[in-house]
Amino acid sequence: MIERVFPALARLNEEQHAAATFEGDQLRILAGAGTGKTTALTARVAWLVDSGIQPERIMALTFTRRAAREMVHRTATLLAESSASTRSRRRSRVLGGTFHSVAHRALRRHAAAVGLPEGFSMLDSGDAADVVDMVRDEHGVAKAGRRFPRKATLLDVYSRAVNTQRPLSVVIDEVAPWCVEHLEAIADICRGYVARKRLLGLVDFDDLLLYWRAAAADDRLGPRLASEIDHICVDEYQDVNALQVDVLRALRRTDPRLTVVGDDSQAVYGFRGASPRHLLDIATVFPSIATILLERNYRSVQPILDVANAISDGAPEGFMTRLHTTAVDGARPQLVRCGDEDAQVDAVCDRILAHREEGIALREQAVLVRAAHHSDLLELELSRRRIPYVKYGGLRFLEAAHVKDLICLFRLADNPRDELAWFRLLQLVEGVGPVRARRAIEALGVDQPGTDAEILMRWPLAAEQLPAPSRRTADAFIVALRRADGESIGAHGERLRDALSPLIAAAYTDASARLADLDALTTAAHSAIRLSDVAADLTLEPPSSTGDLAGEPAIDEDWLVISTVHSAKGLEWDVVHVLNAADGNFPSDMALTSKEGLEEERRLFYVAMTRPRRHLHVYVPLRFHYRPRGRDDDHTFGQPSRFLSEHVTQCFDTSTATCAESPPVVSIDAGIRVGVELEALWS
DNA sequence: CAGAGCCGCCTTTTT
DNA sequence: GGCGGCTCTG
Repeated sequence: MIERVFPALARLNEEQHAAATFEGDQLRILAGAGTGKTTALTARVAWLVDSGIQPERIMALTFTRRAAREMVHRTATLLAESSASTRSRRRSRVLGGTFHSVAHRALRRHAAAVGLPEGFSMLDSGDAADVVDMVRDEHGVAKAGRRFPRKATLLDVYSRAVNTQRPLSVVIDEVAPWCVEHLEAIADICRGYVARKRLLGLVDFDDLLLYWRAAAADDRLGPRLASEIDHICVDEYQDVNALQVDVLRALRRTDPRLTVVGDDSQAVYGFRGASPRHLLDIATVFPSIATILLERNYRSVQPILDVANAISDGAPEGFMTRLHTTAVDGARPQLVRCGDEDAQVDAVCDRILAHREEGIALREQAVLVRAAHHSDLLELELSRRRIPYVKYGGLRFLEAAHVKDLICLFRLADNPRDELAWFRLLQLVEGVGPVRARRAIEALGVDQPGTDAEILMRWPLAAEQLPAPSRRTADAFIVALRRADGESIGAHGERLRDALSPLIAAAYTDASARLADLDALTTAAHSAIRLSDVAADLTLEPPSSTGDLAGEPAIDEDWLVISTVHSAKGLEWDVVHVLNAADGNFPSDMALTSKEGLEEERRLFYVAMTRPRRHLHVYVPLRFHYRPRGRDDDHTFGQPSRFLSEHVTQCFDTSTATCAESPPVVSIDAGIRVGVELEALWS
């Protein structure tokens, strides 16, 4: 019996079991929140492995990093479990990750074949905006004196056009109609942006997918890539965009085997060009695909599902799935009206600690917010009460200036054409500003034909553009950039760090913490194949704190989770606190310009409501400060979220939180995690 | 020309 | 509060 070999299968219900052991080539699993999507998908991976496919020939893809991590982790656990009970199969993992990280791995192996330099530079969104801005400046649009879209807007329309595979004019009509008069100029800038990246060996997030698709569609390379994979699994398929569908189609053109899982009522990445239509209409791309529905919820007690279903009732077209469970008993969700944001913060902390007294650990509780900054006040109070927490979606390690500096050095070591990195690096030198940096880069000729080595040989010319006292420092960087014969990657990384360290030490009073960050980065270089990989990995998978980079600090420590709703998708906790359920915050007023925007907010609200297993608390502050951190007392009155209709509110017990005078400072366990304290450091 | 300092603007979600 | 763009000074 296969169940004896696979305990995982025995734990599944009938539908999940049918999905996991489906014998056909192509399967779509449509499943509501908490119905065991990932369980079914990971069980399917285990089943595929048992039926003879090697794990590393199964590709597991998702859109978000957290979902990818979850999936990779769960399949690894399951495979370890099954290999322990069967023959001693060698430990191996599925080929998994986000679309972007898997694309990156493929491109590093086949860079030359798709026309990329070996050590291409990976741009984060800030870098990409800077490249757009360079092109924008060259077009002289600012001089025209007329209002012209800013770099962020330009990058947004460019990215949307690429990801939805629709013409720029259509995208602009839809998301930035006020830019229509500049269509021609914007198109020029997009072309210039593409050309510039190509010339300098730069790759942005969207390029990862574009090049991957090109590789998969190529007559020579495509079959090779396809032949390395027996089965592709895609989780959160409602979040894929047209470009990602293209990639899948190209990878599956000879071997059809594919499993996708998704829930149209949790589609919340429209702003990235995703559309739930790809899930619902998948048969237009993969005509022979079969469908299995999962509707029984295993996560939440019925009173919580009642809220979810009531929200679904409010959607103009309703959601496809209606959730039900056999766990009919349970606490009614709590709707907590708060006088203002301070009262909200107190109410949240009090309830968190009360649940903890009941025996629900902090790590079984989460605070969810629509926008990352919504938790700012709460974080202050948590620190004051010494309640440890980890925040997902806050300030990133990568955004700290000194980290970015070393990353740029790592990028330059492999790609001397990286104009962006040069521009940043040169300005680190005292006496060098934007003008001299630009002249030096001009002298290097990063955009001239020829070999990479020739660029560094032109350095003496570039140095002439710098004031004499600056040259020594700059020269030291150039020396460090050259990798010595037979030198290891780790040793090279150390020399680059040593070149940068004195500048960091001189520039900051808190230099020791920053130098420690550089050490952590350098350590990562020791196990890398290229320094540009270290840079790219950090861009694709930024750690949420220094602690993460150095390794998990204290494993048995208990901490609360704070997360954006977007990052919380696919996850669950015993207790969930949802903050700022007020109109303008949730739904965000930024999204209210279109009907689609509002519906996406509704699905996001639905995602938030379906995260808890046992306890749901929704907080509605009615009075807001205009400026969240402002010292003044300017405030405005808000309305409860429009999603909290009469029909929905009936599913809650409503209470009003009174403003506590001065809540006692309750100190628990160990101190705050490192990431928390670092936030202040990087301000 | 670099760099300090000031003013006004904005402020979502992720790879 | 924070950032980008601007002006003023050395």
